[in-house]
This record gives sequence, C-alpha cells and structure tokens, in this order.
Amino acid sequence: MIDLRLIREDPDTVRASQRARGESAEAVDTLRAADESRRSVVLRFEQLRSEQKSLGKRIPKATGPEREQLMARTKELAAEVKRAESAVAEAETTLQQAQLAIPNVVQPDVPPGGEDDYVVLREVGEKPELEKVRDHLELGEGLRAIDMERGAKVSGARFYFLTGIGAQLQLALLTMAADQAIDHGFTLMTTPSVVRPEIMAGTGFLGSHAPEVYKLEADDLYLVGTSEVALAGYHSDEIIDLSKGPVRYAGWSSCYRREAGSYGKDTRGIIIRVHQFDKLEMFSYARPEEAAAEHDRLVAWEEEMLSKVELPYRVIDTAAGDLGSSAARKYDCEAWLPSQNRWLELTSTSNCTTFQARRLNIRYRDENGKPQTAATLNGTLATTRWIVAILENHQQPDGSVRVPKALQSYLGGREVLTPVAG
RNA sequence: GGAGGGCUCGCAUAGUGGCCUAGUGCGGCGGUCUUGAAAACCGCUAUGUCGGGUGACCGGCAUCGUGGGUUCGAAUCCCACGCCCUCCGCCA
Repeated sequence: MIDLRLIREDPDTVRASQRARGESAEAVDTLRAADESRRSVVLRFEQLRSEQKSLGKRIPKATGPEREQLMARTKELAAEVKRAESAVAEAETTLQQAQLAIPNVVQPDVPPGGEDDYVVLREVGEKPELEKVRDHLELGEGLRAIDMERGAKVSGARFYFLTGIGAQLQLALLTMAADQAIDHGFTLMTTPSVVRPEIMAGTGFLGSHAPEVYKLEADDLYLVGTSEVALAGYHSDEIIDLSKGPVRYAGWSSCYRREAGSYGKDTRGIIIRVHQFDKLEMFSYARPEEAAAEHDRLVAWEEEMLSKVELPYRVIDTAAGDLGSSAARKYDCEAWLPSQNRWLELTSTSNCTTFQARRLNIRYRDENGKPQTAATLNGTLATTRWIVAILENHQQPDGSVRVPKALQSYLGGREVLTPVAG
C-alpha cells in the first residue's frame, strides 16, 4: 500500500513510476481526489461530533425548558452525525480502493519496460562444455532421483516425487542454505503453509497474483506460495525493534502454486512450473533508509550460495513492468541451463520498501521514539529448482553427476552421484 | 462436530448508561535523595487521523475484538460475526 504523503507531496514521482511499469498515471489523480474528498468529509464529521458531545454533556445538569431545547438540538445532531459518519465510511472505502490500485513506487534506477527489458548486472562462472547434453530429467531418472510419472499418477500434472538421492540432494541443499543463513545472523523458522486471508492480502498476493494462489474454500484459508507470506505476517500489527539493525529470518517451507494459465509451458521435469516445491527463503525487516543496502546484502548471500554449488550464473536487474506489485526493485540470479541453452531463474530478491509493511501495519520506532513504517525485503536462498541446474551443469559423459565440494559434507561425503542400472 | 470461558491504552487487571478526560498494579523512562547503587518519593508512559503554528508544539475526533442497532449520550444494553482458550467427541 502506497504512502499517502507521497501522493500529496510528490505525485510526479508516483506518476513516473506508473509509466515505467506501463500502468496508468491517471490512477494517481484518482487517488489524490479520493484523499482530498475523504479529508473534507472527515472534517465535517468531527465538527458535528464535537458539538454533539459538548451539548450532550450539559443535559444531565439541565432542567426545564433548557433541557428540552438541548434535547431537541442534540436529537437533530445525532441524525446529522450519523449521515456524516456514513459519508466518511464511504469516502474511506473509495480511498482504499484507489490506494490499492497503485503498486509500489519503483526505484529511480530500475530499468523501464517489460519482461525482456531487464539489465544484466554481471555474469559469473564458466558455462560447462558438454559433448552430449542430457537434461535434468534424463539425468534424474537415471539416478533414480526424480519420478514424474508417479507424481502425476498420485497428484496430477506438475507434481513429482523426489526419490532416494534426489530427496537427499534437496535436503542437503536446503540444509546448506539454512546453515549459511544462520551463520549470517538469520533466525531459522519453519512456517505455516496455510494463512488467513488478511495475511495473504497484506503481502500483496491477492491482487494480480490471485489466480496463482490455492484457496482452501471450506476454511477460508490460503496455501502459501512462499514462506515470505508467513514471515511478513509474523510481525503484522507490531512495533518491532530495529535499533540494532535489520531483523532477519530464514523460512523453510513447502510452497504451493496453481500455475494457472501456464498449461503446456515448461512441462518437462521439475524445471519452472510445478505446483509444489521446497524453499529456503531469506526475509528482512529494516529501516527504510537501510533497505537498499540490505537488498545488496541479500543478493550477495544468494551469490554466495550459487558459488558454493559451483553454478555459472548471471544477475539481472528486473525491469519495472516485470516487478510484483509490492516490489520497488528486484534482482534475479539465473543459472545456466545447458539443455535449453538459456538462463533459468534460481533466485529472486525484492526490496518492498514500506509498501508491504504499511498494509500489514509493521512499524519500528525512530530515534525520537515515533512509530514509522518498516521496510521489508525477501530473497531466495535455495529451492527444489536448483537441483535442475546442479544436475545439468555437473553432469558427466556417463550420466553421473559431480557433487560440488561445499555440498559433499551434506551428502555423507559423496563426490559423485552415479546412475542406477536397470 | 458438541459444550463452556474469554477478548479493556506493553503485561496484569478494575470498570453493568452521563462522576470514564478509561482507574489501579507491574514493567519502562525521567527526576529528587545518595560517594555510587538499591529502596522510597514525584512526574511521564497507547495508536491513528484531521486542523493550526508547520521546529522537539497546541487543539479536535476516533479507537475498550469487528460490524450493526437502541439512546440526547454506550467499554457498559441488544443483534450478528471474528478470534483465542478449555473440556468432550472424532481422527493419518
């Protein structure tokens, strides 16, 4: 939810942001008008209410004709106050709708444009030179690590089993990520997979993302698509202490996504779109002035993980039109995918500035002890999808897969995963 | 699924129509006293929003789980809902 002060004091910045995203700049004026009309009806209500209260207080002491007169006047006022009050309620609804229609203000240096207008910030590592490229599914099936067929049999398309070494590999990866996060001062959390509507709405996923979200209709609850939702909700309606720097959580959870409208896309294996996967997510609460620096730290920690698993990757600065509604800036790390000769998103880190926290009412106290809205940030440290890149980049001609050094101790010292015969 | 209890300014509690401008205790902050500390005593101690000066200030209004209703007037009475807890039942 956008800051109304910004709309009042610097609407041009918001208009520019809307244009960069490819969205309506007029929405800014709609919001300004709603803000002003709300203020005027609030003023009227408060004046009437004030008169009603002060006259009402005189009634118990008044007698005779004075009392009659007061009663008559306050009775009138009661009706007027009621009308004014409903005008306020109406104006507030209008205001809120206009406010929710505007996504977060993008940071000034975010590239404008859509999905393909990202800027590559850096490319790290060497793409492997492979004579014969097997894709991750062929490799995974050879290792008896991935079972798509039975996933579909049991749960439908886009579900899978990780079996044996596949399950072990995921556990190793997530555990390594958790250890790294803990080393950097994060508090490890396992989080609820199911959340209340106000939490899901507060994190911004019920806007344009709504069709992506699983809803448990009978219970009016939602399945989370990332532990970001639960970790953002964790401190909702609280005033937290940020005086000693950002508060950091690492959430370990399964993630659920409907992937509506993506039928027929990326259907092979566990590449891009599956309904369920596991993730280790970083989440930071920070003072707004330190959010950009924290964002840089999050991306650095993602790169640390990528280098530990020895993957060639690049970092892109996502264009304005491809940002989620809560994000003011987003960096993605994409690993090389040999089987498709392209880059595959493995991590995504967003600076949501105060947008998400305003809606969830998450605040901190500034130097003067005054409550201020906090900034929130999130970033991926490892997911099931990383297995795809690891298998493909570290494959060997015989179908075996080299285990990156840092990961070996998490796999009982194994240096290579070898195909199972038969 | 059934039954019961609860929801008040950080925590704990008081408050059954106007004396509530929501009291008290704890905790926290500041001060007095003290060589220092403790104790004691004194003071302060929510959030949002609107308006005015637009500097750390002044005033109004709202908020006692949420939304309605009754009333000149609601923390208090009525209705609906939400959430938390306990017990019983059922259960991977």
